[in-house]
Parts: sequence; structure tokens; C-alpha cells
Amino acid sequence: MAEPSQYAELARQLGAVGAVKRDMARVLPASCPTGTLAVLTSIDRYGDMRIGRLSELLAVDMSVTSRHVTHCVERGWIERICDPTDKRSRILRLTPAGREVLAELRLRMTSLLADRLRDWDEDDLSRLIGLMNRLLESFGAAVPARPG
Amino acid sequence: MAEPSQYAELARQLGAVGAVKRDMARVLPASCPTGTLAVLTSIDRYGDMRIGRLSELLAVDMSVTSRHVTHCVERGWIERICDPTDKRSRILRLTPAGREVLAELRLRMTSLLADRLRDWDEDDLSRLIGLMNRLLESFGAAVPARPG
DNA sequence: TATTGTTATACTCTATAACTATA
DNA sequence: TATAGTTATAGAGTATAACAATA
Repeated sequence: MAEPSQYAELARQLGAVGAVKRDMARVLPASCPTGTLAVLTSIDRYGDMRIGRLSELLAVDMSVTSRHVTHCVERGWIERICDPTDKRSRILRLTPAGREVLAELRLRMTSLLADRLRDWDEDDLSRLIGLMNRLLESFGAAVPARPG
Repeated sequence: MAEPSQYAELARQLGAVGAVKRDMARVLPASCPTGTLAVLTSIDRYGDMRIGRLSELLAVDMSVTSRHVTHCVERGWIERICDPTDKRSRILRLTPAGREVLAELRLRMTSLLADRLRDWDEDDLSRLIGLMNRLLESFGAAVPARPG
């Protein structure tokens, strides 16, 4: 059983995470805000999928995902392929251009994180990632392992 | 030295933290959104202070803090006291009404967290909090120890 | 001149609800 | 009827820049 004082501390930290996210967002170009990057990253990682599934992965409403995807489609980074099994939905797929921008954005992000986390060793970071994942699970916001 | 694949994982997790924060925000009344709660919590925790210092604690721009504080002042939760040492600024202080709402909101938040984190033990949560704090420090978003 | 705050403006992210098309 | 997705609308949070008052 955890303690109330720990809850307060955790709540405060989660709020401060916003500053971290904004720091990371600063390396992104205006054409690709965080929501867009999240979409590209998820499709690359988990493979082609429908909007509904992508929404679950991102833990946001389908309407939100739909807008982000539209943003990507308009820039030629994602294509919507007709789903032969269900004409109501279409499968989202990364285009070569999409993979290109993603690679570029990853370089920038990795570079930023390598700087900010320069005095972290692999084990500590693993521990943090493990605990974070458990936290997300506790809130039902966890993301399934690799393929899914 | 940490690894790039860990960076990607961490970046993804930080994005998912949004869902956790939204889950917590849902227990708050419309009159007290997250930004407002953060203001009340910080002043209660760190004591009376100026807008500038509060902005640092919250890791957001002073213009943002100013609006949140105004929101609180309009509801009688915070009072702005003239700073005798500098007429440009005023000291922010929690009113009795402010302490009351804060106590109520804490009850709700603690109740939510006790439920979500019901299968966490104190040690694991301490480890997470410790690592999170280190992460925030690495991004220059850490919050100083108690008083400050 | 520099600093503390405030306000106006704009942008991103999000959810809810209404709507279309298909199951 | 129920479900997949889109779009319109609204609300929260944030930053930048221009401005006022004081140091």
C-alpha cells in the first residue's frame, strides 16, 4: 500500500512532465507537431492499422486521431487504403515520404534526448521505463508490447 | 550511456502520460481545472510567493501563471498582497477559502490515485518518484525540495 | 535600461455531439 | 440498430509579443 504523500508528489511530477514534453516539441518543425509525430511513430512501430486501433494506442478520442491523420495525409506521409473487409474503414499506411520525415524527426529527437540524458546509464533508464510502463498500465493507458 | 531505442520508448511513454493526466483531471470540478489546482498546490506547499517564482515552480511562462492566478483571485482562493520591497510585484497568499477547496480537491485526487495505484507498494512508488525527479532534473524542470 | 506583471493574440491538443456510410 | 469515421464546436493549456509600472 502506498502513501497519500506519495500521491501528491507523483501528481506534481506528472504536471511537470509537461515542461519536458514542451522541450522535446521544440525540436519539431511547425509542419509536424507532437500529435502528428505520435501518429507516424505508432504506425511505423505497430504496422498498418485502422483509425480506431490507432486511437487506442494513442489513448485519445477517435475524432482527435482522425484530425492528426488527415494532417499527415495532406502532407503525403500517410495513405488511406480501402479495407476490403469493411467498407466503413480504411487502413492507414506510412508512405516512403512518411518514413523519410519520421527518420529525420527521430534524429532530432534522439539528439535532444542524448543531450538531456547524457548522465543516465542504461540500467537506470530501463528501471524508469519499466516503472513508467507499470504506471501507465495502472491507469489503463499502457501500450501493448511491440506488434500487438 | 543510454540507448536510442530507450529514448524512443521514453518519448512514447511521456506522450501517454497525457491520458493519465486527463484521468486525474476528470475528478476536478469545472471551476478548478488542472492549472488552477497546480497553482493552489504550489503555494500551499512552498508558501507565499510572487508570480515569477511560481512560474518557475510550475515550469510555465509567467503570462500563463498570471492567468491561472487571476482565475483563483476571482474565486477568492488567492489574495494578492502588496510587496513592500518591490512595488511592481505582489505576494500571492492562499485564503481560508483557498485552503478549503484545496483540501476537498486533495481528497478527490487521493481517492482516485488510491484506486488506480491500489496494487503498488510504497517502495516501488518511491523508486518511480525518485527516477521521475531525476528525469525532471535532467530537463531542468525539477522542482526544488520542500520550502525553497 | 532592465525587470515584474498583465493582456491580446494565436496555436495545439483534447472531448462531445451531430452526421454519413456501412455492417 | 450498431459501428467506423469525419467534422463542427468548444474548452484547457501554452507561448510570444506588446504594454504598463517600477527598479
